Amino acid sequence: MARNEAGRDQALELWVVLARATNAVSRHARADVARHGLADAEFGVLEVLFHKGPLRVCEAQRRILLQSGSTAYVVDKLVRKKLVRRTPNPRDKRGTLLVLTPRGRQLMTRIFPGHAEVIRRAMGALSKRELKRAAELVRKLGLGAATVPDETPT
Amino acid sequence: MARNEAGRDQALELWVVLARATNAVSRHARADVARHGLADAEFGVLEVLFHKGPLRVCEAQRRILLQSGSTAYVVDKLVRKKLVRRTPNPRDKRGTLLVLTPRGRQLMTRIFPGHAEVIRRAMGALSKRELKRAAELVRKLGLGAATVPDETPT
DNA sequence: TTGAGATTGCTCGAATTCGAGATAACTTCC
DNA sequence: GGAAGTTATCTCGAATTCGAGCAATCTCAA
Repeated sequence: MARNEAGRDQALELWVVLARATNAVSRHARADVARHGLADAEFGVLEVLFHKGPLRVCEAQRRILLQSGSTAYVVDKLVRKKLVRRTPNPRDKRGTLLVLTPRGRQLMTRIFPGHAEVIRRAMGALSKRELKRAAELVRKLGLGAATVPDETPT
Repeated sequence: MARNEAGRDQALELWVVLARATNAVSRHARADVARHGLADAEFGVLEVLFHKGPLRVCEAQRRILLQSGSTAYVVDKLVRKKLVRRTPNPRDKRGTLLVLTPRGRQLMTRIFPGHAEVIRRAMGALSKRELKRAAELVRKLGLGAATVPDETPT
């Protein structure tokens, strides 16, 4: 509660640089996937399917950090582009499965390595050791923030 | 170029946790300012004016990480709410100055401390020392990413 | 078995953001 | 002085995202 007069608030400080860094990196990512006619969120869905195999919509949703309405919109676009298919889930009739089409898999096989390289380059300011340490700290931060309950309204 | 087969790619790993953490914290921030009828970006503009005094639109824009069109939209809303005024800049007739109205200042005086507390709580998983270290690393990352040139298209 | 509550994924309207100009004003350099 | 380039801001249409609400399905305890 007591604010240190001198020196800025550590938490607020981190919040600012965090937002800035995420924004800066995301510009590179976005520009790269845009070269292949994909939006950020579209690439996100393709990537998770590419690496994890078929998933329910809600699982993909968790990874692209969008609300359900937006996710449906993104999946629709991928389906229209014939990169992804919706298939019924035998175990749970609610949970439609998303599956990469051969075309979608081909696309990812072709563009993912370059994309990874773009991210690596965007992160080039940090050494391997620093990347590791940063990931540890930021993961801890994120898990904590996801856990903290909403504050009681005034 | 040669990737380590075992072990995940450090840069991609950090990119994922970074996006997640930013999203998690931003949910808290958003929920808090929403309680006062403000959107994220609106609060961002008010905050920078609150702390830095009158600024040109482009300077505020840099801090809220939006494009110019979106910034104009946000400023318009604040003007309509009578929290901010646009005033001519004597030194540069292009660069309109944004100024907090008394009402805007009152609002920020009232809600900023609570907002800062929300952010602090969202970041509560990290110790003071960790916050500091994380901020150092993430700042370095962000500055680097902002500097890296766009890659040459294939 | 059944029914209350949770989960999943969708639709739909509104809000937000982008991105490409257009315009005006400033700067630089000849 | 002025042409050419840069910067600041806004407008406008399109794309994206949100968020609330709904229907179908599943879970679990009584």
